[in-house]
Amino acid sequence: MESSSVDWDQISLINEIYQVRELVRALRNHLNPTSLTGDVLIEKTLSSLERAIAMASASSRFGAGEVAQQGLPSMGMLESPHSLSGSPHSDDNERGDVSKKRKGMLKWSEQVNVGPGLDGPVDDGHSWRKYGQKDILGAKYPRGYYRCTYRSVQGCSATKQVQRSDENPLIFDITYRGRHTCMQSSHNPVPTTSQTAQNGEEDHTHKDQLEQHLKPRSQSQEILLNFSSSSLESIKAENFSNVLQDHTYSFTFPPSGTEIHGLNGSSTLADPYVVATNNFSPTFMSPTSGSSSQIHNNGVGENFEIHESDLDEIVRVATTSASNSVGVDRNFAFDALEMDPSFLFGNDWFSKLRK
DNA sequence: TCCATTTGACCGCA
DNA sequence: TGCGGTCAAATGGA
Repeated sequence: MESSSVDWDQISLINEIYQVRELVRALRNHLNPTSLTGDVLIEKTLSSLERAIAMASASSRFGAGEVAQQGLPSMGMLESPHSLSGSPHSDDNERGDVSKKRKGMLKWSEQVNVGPGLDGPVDDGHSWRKYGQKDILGAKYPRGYYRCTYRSVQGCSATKQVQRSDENPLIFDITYRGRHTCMQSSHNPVPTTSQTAQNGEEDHTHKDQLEQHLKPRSQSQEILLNFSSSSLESIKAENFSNVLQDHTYSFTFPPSGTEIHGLNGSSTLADPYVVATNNFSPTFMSPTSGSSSQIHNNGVGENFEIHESDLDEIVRVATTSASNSVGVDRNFAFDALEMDPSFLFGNDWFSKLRK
């Protein structure tokens, strides 16, 4: 039982690495061919990835090639629940089915430790609209319910619940449900309500928003700052198979011009949705071994650390190469990797790249 | 006027 | 039947 979960983790892990490798290769194609520095860096990145694949494969009963061939299940299953069901407001008719759907929904939680100077949970790069708040039995603080701002427009079914921890008010338990099917205006996301304080925490809402707008730093900086302040972050996919099946490959990197810094410690990309569903780096810390226990920094194995350092290097190298290389627009960063949601890693184009 | 938040009410599940 | 999740009217700010 458990071992099969582990296997899935390993398969997933290896696939992650494969995909990062392919991304790097794709990135190389975008680089100016005359950029020797960039090329060297890319090669270095690729060799790191090869090592990572080898290491991961060694610890898995699946061979690397085996895993690569298996690929992730349902990579192409990019179905928006709403796009299939019609009008966004069809929820109203489906209300009776909501809970049924919810059961099978991708769900994961995350603990975010905000710094003392921050009043609310971090901005995760998505726009959320608060639609409810509820006092939870036994909880000191009320739980806030948020849904994607674009739900009504694009039928995005993503929701999240924000619950301030009883023990440590600086820690927010954020539970995400569903996936973003919206073409998130991540290019210019607005400060979200997720940054607002919970009730009983004075009215920081507008003060925070005001501060957000006044602060000179970009949102991406905000994201990085906030996440670097996270001492506890965990991803818990309660239904791992769903996580795999729900993999969506709409790359939603931080806004244009974003500089992705080295992932330090438990830092992840800003978007927890990206974390849990996009087959990019953060999934390295994704669902563990089928148990619902949370992954803490000190709870990961050596393999993870190895990969993490590799990943760190990858991101660092990728970003520096993108920003330093002659002929590469600094704004390229990872924005250029923003892909069409219909992009499939398993498609022909991608398989060709792999060769 | 538009949009986001608040909050009481409603609904379904366990 | 209680609780969690969602709805929708009311409210307030820009």
